[in-house]
Parts: sequence; structure tokens; C-alpha cells
Amino acid sequence: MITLKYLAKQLNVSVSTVSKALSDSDEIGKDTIEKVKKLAKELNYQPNKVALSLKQSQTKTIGVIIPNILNRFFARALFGIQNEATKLGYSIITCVTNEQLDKEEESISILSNGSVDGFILAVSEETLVSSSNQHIKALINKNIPLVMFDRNLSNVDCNKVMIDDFKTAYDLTKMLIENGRTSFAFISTIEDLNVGKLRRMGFENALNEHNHLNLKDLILIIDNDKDYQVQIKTLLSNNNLDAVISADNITGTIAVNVAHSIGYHIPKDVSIIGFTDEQVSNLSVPKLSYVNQNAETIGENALKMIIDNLKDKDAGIRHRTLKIPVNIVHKETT
Amino acid sequence: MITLKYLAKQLNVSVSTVSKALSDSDEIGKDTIEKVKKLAKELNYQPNKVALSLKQSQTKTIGVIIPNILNRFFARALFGIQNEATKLGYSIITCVTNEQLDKEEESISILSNGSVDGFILAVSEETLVSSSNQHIKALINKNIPLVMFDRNLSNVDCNKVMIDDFKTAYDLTKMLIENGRTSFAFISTIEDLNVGKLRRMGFENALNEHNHLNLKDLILIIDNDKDYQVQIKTLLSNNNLDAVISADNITGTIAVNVAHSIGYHIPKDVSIIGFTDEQVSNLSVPKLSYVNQNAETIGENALKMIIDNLKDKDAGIRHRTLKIPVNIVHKETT
DNA sequence: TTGAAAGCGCTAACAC
DNA sequence: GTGTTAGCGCTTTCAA
Repeated sequence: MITLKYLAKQLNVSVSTVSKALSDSDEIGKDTIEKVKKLAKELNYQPNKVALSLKQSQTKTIGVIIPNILNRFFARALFGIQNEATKLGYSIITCVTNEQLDKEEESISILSNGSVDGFILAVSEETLVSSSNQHIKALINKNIPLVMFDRNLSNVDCNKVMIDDFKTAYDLTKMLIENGRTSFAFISTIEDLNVGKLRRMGFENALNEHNHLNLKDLILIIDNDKDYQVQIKTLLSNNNLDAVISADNITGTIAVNVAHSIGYHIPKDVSIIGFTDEQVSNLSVPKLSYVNQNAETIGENALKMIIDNLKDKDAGIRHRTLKIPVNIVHKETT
Repeated sequence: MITLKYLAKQLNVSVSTVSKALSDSDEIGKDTIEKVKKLAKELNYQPNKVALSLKQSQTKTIGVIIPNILNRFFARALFGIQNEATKLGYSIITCVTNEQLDKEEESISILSNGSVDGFILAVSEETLVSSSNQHIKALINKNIPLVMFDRNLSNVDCNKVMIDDFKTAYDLTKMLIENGRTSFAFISTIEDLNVGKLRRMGFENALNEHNHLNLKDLILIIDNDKDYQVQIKTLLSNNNLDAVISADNITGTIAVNVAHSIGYHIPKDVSIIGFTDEQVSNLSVPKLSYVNQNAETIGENALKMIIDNLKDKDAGIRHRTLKIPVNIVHKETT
């Protein structure tokens, strides 16, 4: 590894001269600067990041804690975080919690040892269910910046980036009602998450507001231990539905394929919408219409927010919640 | 931030005493050790990672460079890498190249400044197509350990973790032939990658070896700019196929759904197999049979390999290529 | 049994 | 215009 010391020795000058020369200090003579830079380039000198971090008490690295990287939403969010971080000269250390509280605590604890300047966090399901927040409050007490996204731990006060799940599901349902649909099903694999609950409540609220229309509604909370297709097929076979909303990023696709296979004409007989993305939408025949949660945008904004946060770390900023708008992408099932 | 210095001041001892006490040095008196540890625990002291890294010239961090995190294979591999890293006390810094050579070069260059102890790398498509290897050779020259996985840059000599794509596709095709299938199609979105080419060649070789059977075969290289479903539908409508192999992790699912929708009975009329995973398999009706590439295992092994590599960094190790076996998962389309 | 000092690579205040 | 020095937080050798 090439160090300042080494360059200095080669050129018979002092370390500080080299350091200053490389940063174009006007304390240093023009020819010296040139000479130093030339050698540095020749030897492909790169300032040691660790030494810089130690010296400047900042690592230019953000810790990202997510529950599950195989979930496309989080993969996309991470992608957005990454992109924005690269732009702004930051690196990302990722930890995956597998929806477990203890892993989340461990990850945060390990990275709090000076490895990162701040955290972007989507809490695990366990954390949410148990409303645990000690590990997060510890972070806040240590004055380590934190941005929470997607999953809202309401008993923690910090910066947040969310989508308005309630309103999204509400609007979606209302749209279907206005399209003349009357017999609804709501399918969810994520009822344990507040995100899932909010979507369900948005759905229910829209229906309740139109109860003069005598609408029918069914709610299928998927049993994760059993075959998804069987559960969805049972629902679709036993009921004459004309609208299906999937709260997660999988069951919408399955619903389309199952409905198709048992003779539903889509979207004539039944409208189906999921919360997913373009790629998954293309996997079903016909292609699933979906709510685009703009996961990348959420990630980008979370990253921007944490960087802002880093800048006025000591200024007593008040926390804010940024809501990222969603959009409905009409493909072939609405 | 609590430092050794601070603890030392509180206890009226020297920094070195505290340091030794915390590591249970037998140079230090029992009561001193106790007293130091007590305070450290009370104040939740954590040794500063950056200082440790600088002192010990190792960061206990691995750089992982992947082309695309939205590709489930890489997401799963990353997951495996993560898990294993956590077990072994390592952190992961991830960079996504979006299949671009310049991003790959940039990522590697940035992280080579002492941020990481070694690299796990799946090269980008651009890198592969252009056979660029300067940036990677630079790494090797600097004596920074490197493990390459999945995508093989054959003009670079280093440790590698791969699957035997040729043999896998060959075996798969042979199996279908032995099952009595006679009219084959091979669908691929990844012909640009050597992985994709190897799969195609395995397919072709198996067919060639059985040319006395008068087998028919078609190869559909998907045009990424056009609708996948349309291209696949055209293939399936215009040809009377009884076996379809998808080289990637998407088109298999689409093929099942499209075939189903145009009246094929699966698997009676046609067998379909893809290179994908359990979750995606569940999205089609009927469920897609698939080659499980064991991406997690690949990731885990890559991580183990790089750690081994780190240990005998200076010992002149000869490079090896580890081939991870795949397995065929028979669901409902074979 | 404890402490002082050097050094990892870097920056920056200060001296020359 | 260039060099010396201190210090970021830590470990470790050597001295006391």
C-alpha cells in the first residue's frame, strides 16, 4: 500500500508537504505540487480510507438494516439507496435481519461501534409485533442519525420515509367501486405488518363508505404454512368475485394465474390488482395491474434524508415523515 | 463516544491498563480488571472499529460487487454471503454495477483504498462482453484477495465459485430426451453471458448426441426491447413443442402461463423447466419445475473462500475453482 | 502490576 | 514554501 510517508521519502520532502500538495494547498510551491502529483499518479496513490475516517471522525458509510433482501420491495429500496449513496460519495454496509428482532439488535449494535455515520432502517416483523424499541432509542441517545422507512414503529420519534398505505388501498378500492365492481376479495400475506393492516383498513373503509351499494367483501389472510395456490383457488372457486386486491407482492400474480386457470375472464369477469412491480407484473397472463410503490424513490429519499441529518447532526432538528406517492399502473387485469 | 482514554480518566489509570484489562491480560491485577470491566459495561463501551482497523491493518469487511440486485440469483447469493459473513464476524459493503464496466471499475477502485480486506465479485455483462480485466488484474497485483463467482472471466486467474452450467443444461436436456420428449425449445434472455452460452451449448450438445432420434430444436433468444410474452407466445403457437427449457429465471414462468393460456396441457403436452427458485416457481399455474442453482450456497462458499484467502494471503496459494452442484426440483411442469 | 511511548495513515495548527 | 508536531483510538513493546 502506497502511503504519504512513502511518497514523502521518495521525494525527499515531509509528509505534510505531500499531504498539502495533493490537496492543492497554496502554501506549497507550484513545482512541488506538480512533482508530488506526478509521483502519486504514477504509483496510483489512494488515501487510506480508514485513516481518514479516524482522523475526521466520519466514515462516509451508512448502515442499512432491512428485514429481507429476497423481498423485491426491499431489494428495490436498497437499489435506490445504493444509487443515491454512490452519487453522494457514500458507501453502504447492509445487514439483513430475516425479520428477527435479535438480529436487528445485533446488527445495530455492531455497526454502532463507529463503523457507520448513520442508519437507514426498516424494522423487522418481530420488532413491529413486539413494539420493541430499546435498541433504536439507544441509537437516538447516542446521537447517531437514523431514518426509518416503509415499516413504521410508531413509538419511535425519528425521520421517516413511508408510503400512505391506508390511502393507497382506500383509493384503489374506491376506484374499483366506481368502475362498478361489487364483490370484493382482499388477499394478504402481510397482515402481521402495520403496512398490511393499513392496506386492509383502507380497503374496508372504502367499502364501508359505500355500504348503501350492498357490496360484498371477503378477506383472505394467507396461512404461510400452506400452499398459497390452494388457498387462493378455494377463495376464487367458492365465491363469485369481480374484484381482487392483493396486499403483497406475490399473491396478485398467483390470483391472476389461478383465476385464469379456473375459467375467469380477466378483466371482464374480475379485476385484480397487487402491490408489486413491473417485472413481476410480466409474469402473469394476462399481466397484472399493480400499485407501484416506487421503492427506489423511497430508498433514494431515505438516503438523502440521512445525509441531511448528518450535516446538521447537532442542530436540534425536528423529525419529519416524508410520504412518497404511489401510482397505479394499469396493465391487463383492470 | 466512550473511548479507552475516557475510561482511563474515570478510573485514574492509564489507557494501556484499561486496554489490557479489557482483554483479560494477565499482566493486570484481578481487581483492576474487574473494576475496568464494570465501568466499561456500565457505559456500554465499544472499541472503535475504525481505530482497530487502522491499527491492525484489517477492516474485517469484504467488498461485494454484483451486477444487479433485482436479479433473484444475485439477491440470494448476497444473502448467503451476508449470513456467512455475520457468522464469521465480517461485514459486507455492497456495490451494484448495473452490468456496467465503468461502475465496476469505479466500485473496485474506491473500495481498494483500504475499505475492505478482499472482494467477492460477479463481473458485469459489459466486462464479460469486452473481456476487460485491467481493473481486476490491478487488484491481484496489489495482492488484494479476490473471489469471482457465477460469471467467469476466463482471462483472469483467481479463486472462483461457479456452477457447471454446461453440464446442468446437458443433463437436463438428456433427462427430457429419456422421458421421450422430441420437440425442444430453448428460451434465453442471457445469451450475452457466458453462463447463458454454456447453458445453450449444454442443451445443443445433448440433442446432438441423440441426433439418431430425429429430435427437433428451436432456440429463442429474447429481444429485451420487445414484449417477452408476445415472443414466447409466437414460439409456442407456431410450433408443436413438447419440451421447453428456459435459461434464465423469468421466461420459464412466462412460458408456463402462456402455454397454459393457449391450450397446452402441462406437463402432458409439454414439459417446461427454468433456472430459478422456489418462490418464482409458485407464481405459475401449474408450478414451474426448476433447476435450483443454490445461490445461497454459492454465496456462502464464496465468503468462506475469501476468508481462507485472507488468512494465507502471503502464502503463494494456487487458485482453485469450486463447482457448486445444482439440483432439479420437480414441481408440476415435468 | 502498572504506565509510557511508539506507531497505524492522515490532517492541520503552528513554527521556521 | 516547507517541516515539525500533535492527535484521532487503539494495541503492544518496553521500562519502571
